[in-house]
Amino acid sequence: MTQDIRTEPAARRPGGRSARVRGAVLDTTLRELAEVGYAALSLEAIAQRAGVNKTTLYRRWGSREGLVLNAMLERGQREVPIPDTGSLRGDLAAYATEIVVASRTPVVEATIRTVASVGDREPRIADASRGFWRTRFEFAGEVVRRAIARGEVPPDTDPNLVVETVVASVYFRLLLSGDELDDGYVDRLAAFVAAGASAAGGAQR
Amino acid sequence: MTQDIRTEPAARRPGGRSARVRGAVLDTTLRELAEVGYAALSLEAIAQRAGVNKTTLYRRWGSREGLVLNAMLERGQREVPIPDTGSLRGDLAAYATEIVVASRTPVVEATIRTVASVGDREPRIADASRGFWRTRFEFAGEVVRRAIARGEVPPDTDPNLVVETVVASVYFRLLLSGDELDDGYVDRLAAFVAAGASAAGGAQR
DNA sequence: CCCTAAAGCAACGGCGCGTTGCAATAGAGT
DNA sequence: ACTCTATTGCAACGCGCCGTTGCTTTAGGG
Repeated sequence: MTQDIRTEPAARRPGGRSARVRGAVLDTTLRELAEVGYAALSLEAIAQRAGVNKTTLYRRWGSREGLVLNAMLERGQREVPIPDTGSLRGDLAAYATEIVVASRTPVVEATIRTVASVGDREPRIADASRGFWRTRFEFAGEVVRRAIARGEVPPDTDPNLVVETVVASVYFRLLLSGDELDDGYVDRLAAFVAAGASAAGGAQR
Repeated sequence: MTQDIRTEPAARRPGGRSARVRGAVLDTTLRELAEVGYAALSLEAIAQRAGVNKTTLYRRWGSREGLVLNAMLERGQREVPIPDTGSLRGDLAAYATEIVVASRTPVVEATIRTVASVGDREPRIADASRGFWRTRFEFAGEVVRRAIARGEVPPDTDPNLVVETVVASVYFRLLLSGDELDDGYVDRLAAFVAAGASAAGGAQR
């Protein structure tokens, strides 16, 4: 979401009705996505619920994918705070918990599932997701850099790998295995990954 | 896929036409799923390509979800061989590579994406996926048990956690971040997780 | 060689798709 | 206040797929 993915004509009349329509449509799109899922998403239903004509959707966003992408970009800027508990293990556990909580929000969950389902055939959506995770990992890498500064893990530790491993495990359970995402698991996961970082630095070659 | 998820009337005439129809439909379903994705899946198209009447699909499988589920169950029995390289790190790298290769098969990738996209609103599909991963992890845990036997990792190491962490990372890149899944990454991942197991045993408490 | 389970066939109303031509409206610039 | 034009609304279109129904045909198990 850092790079400028132009998917919508620049607003020449940014104020007033256009902006209202835009906001209503994007909000409604995410709500519908959360309620019925991407496979059953109906542009007619979105238009109706948003109090907008169907024609407007096609004229402004071109296609279902364009609309969904813009809705996700608009409302997907959620920043997740970087914890600072004093230990890598604690930070990873706290961060994982934040991810779990966020991923249980219907809109967030629907967004993730949509990306997973169309990531191979909608390059613009895949690109947006890639950018999103890239920046998110850059921020979250802070917990590893602090651990390095504390001497808790080797200086050649790869922050990305550490954070990615934690995040990946959470989403695997959410999307595929369906196993529980309780505090017990989060703690064990954080301990395990933190131990790996201490031992290997995540940059073994 | 171990437990008996009955989603289809028991075949009273298992030989001959019924079996042929069944096979053709399930094959075609997965092919279509791979080509157009779950969101655009058309039962009419499946029937036509399979040389079967549309009515048959609804009478036998009831709904789109039932059909997709059975297709996945039927053809999803893929066994992944458990590597034995002599070291946990080597085994995990080999296993991860197998997963990467398998996940690039169009049918397998389509299946995974389908599960991820409807896992929250199709309990039968979610259950099947859960069972699939449970048994797969049980088998793959062998690499960890051997590492324990070799004294490479602590005896209280949790085999599931170790294997799951590796698998999860692969699927995260495939489904969400889109980052590369080359040998370099697989090696770093395997080294990192193996180091975590050596240090923590994955069962910290 | 039967006879019945299973598959084929034809048609149904309904709905969402994506597009089109034209009318209404609202907001930005003067 | 007044344009004037970008934007939205509106109505209607053909199309394809949905999921179902009643009936006929067929094939394979006994």
